Amino acid sequence: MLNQASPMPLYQQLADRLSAAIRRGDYPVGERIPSEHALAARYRVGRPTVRQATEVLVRRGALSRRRGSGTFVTGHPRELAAFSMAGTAASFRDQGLSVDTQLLEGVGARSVPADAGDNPFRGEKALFFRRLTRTEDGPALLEETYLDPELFGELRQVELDGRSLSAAIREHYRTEPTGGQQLFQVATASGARSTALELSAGAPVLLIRRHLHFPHGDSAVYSELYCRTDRIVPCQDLGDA
Amino acid sequence: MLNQASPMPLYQQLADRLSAAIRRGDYPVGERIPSEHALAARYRVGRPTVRQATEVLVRRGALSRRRGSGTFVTGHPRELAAFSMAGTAASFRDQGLSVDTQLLEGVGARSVPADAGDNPFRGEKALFFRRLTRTEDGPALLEETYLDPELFGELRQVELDGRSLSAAIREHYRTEPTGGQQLFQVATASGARSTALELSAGAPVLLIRRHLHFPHGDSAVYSELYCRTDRIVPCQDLGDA
DNA sequence: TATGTCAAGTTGTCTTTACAACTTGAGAAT
DNA sequence: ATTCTCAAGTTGTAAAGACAACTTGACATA
Repeated sequence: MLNQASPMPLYQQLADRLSAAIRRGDYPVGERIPSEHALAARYRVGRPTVRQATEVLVRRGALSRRRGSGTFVTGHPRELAAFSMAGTAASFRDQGLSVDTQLLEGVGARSVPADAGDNPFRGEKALFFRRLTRTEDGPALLEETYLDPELFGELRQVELDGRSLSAAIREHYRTEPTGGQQLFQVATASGARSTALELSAGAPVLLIRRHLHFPHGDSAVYSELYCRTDRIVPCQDLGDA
Repeated sequence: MLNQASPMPLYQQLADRLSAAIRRGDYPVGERIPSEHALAARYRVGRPTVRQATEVLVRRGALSRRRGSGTFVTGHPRELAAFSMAGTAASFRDQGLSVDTQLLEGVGARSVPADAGDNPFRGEKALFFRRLTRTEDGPALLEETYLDPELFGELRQVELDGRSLSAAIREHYRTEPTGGQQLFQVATASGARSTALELSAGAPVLLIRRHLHFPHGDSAVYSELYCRTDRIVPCQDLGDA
């Protein structure tokens, strides 16, 4: 069943299999999946390998173990790793989640209305782009980002599709954010945004407003992230070392 | 070195040892810790047990593995993030309003249902209390917190009204959270909760699920924060410094 | 019927062993 | 002096086995 010769570890392959099976509904929500012993026998691997595989899904929130009883499908939406400053796409990949980010609107100039709430570029011009992230279940995250045109003007010609904004900035400008801030609130999706997220108008979404500060300009990057938390759950690790 | 007879797993004990050693500075930031083989020999345990222990710290962000090279102590603790989880009131940006926190239900024992989603105490008993934070406009934040009864049993008699939980724990137990995680989700307020927040049933709220890890127990504190983001907006500073 | 006991099944923990993939630095070769 | 090769050390993955702790349901008993 599993490819022993593949460079992808067996436990990863198995985790993918199980994840797919859960999505297909082979293992319904709330039900028990086969025991570790049974899975080990079926896929011809050791029990530790099975545990390593289910561990991935437990951490992701898809499975839940009950000692003495079994391992169950939780039906929780998958959780995303740290919304750190590293970049949205990067934190997806790290979790092994297959998500796909697509550029809806390339980097271009835009005049920001003067009444645009928290937007640090309100009443001015800014660079703007829009990205959409999908899970297997459908669109999950709409990202609208504003950039300081004086600092990041050259990004206009940069490929952003499938790569992190932070990475692009780091490579082109050799600078990194010095800090930032995130605000979380419940908002209602407007017309264009609800369409992109396949939501009915007026449905609540999680709105994350993110300010990033750079050495040469506070709030040089501002993003609004509209998130369907039934598909993707933003997750933050709280520090200490 | 480790207590084989203890009910606490060896890998947890070892993780605590390593964590303490890092905090003490025995293993300086950026430096390598002893190899897994060396640790296994020193503590008289198998290498998988060592890996299980370091795995805890890697996930917590305290350690970082480099294949072929070693396991290293990562960057210094992010004090800011640590403090943003210290007190609820402190971590919310003051929008020019005075806030007031009131204890709705004092610390008491409670059986957590087995199907209580992400709650680490599901199917067990936990200490529980409930607080409500108000702005001038009305209730804004409902906080339901579960505590490990074995670790924090004495908090039953402690004054929590108007003071931070973290402060109470720090003073009584001389321990601090080693890390944690926050998940942000849009949820709908149920009966009792919508009443407390003066919302109509089914109105969307921001649900923050917060796990706090302590040296002697992961997820020893778990909170669900139901937030009216029209009155108060949770805010987090993004580290670096 | 109601209750208690027990056996079977399940996950939790741990050991020992083995090999693969990668990094680093020492030393040889140029 | 510079470059290359390689051995040693490190983490990554995996196996098979063992026992402990816990849950559940069947069964015997009252």
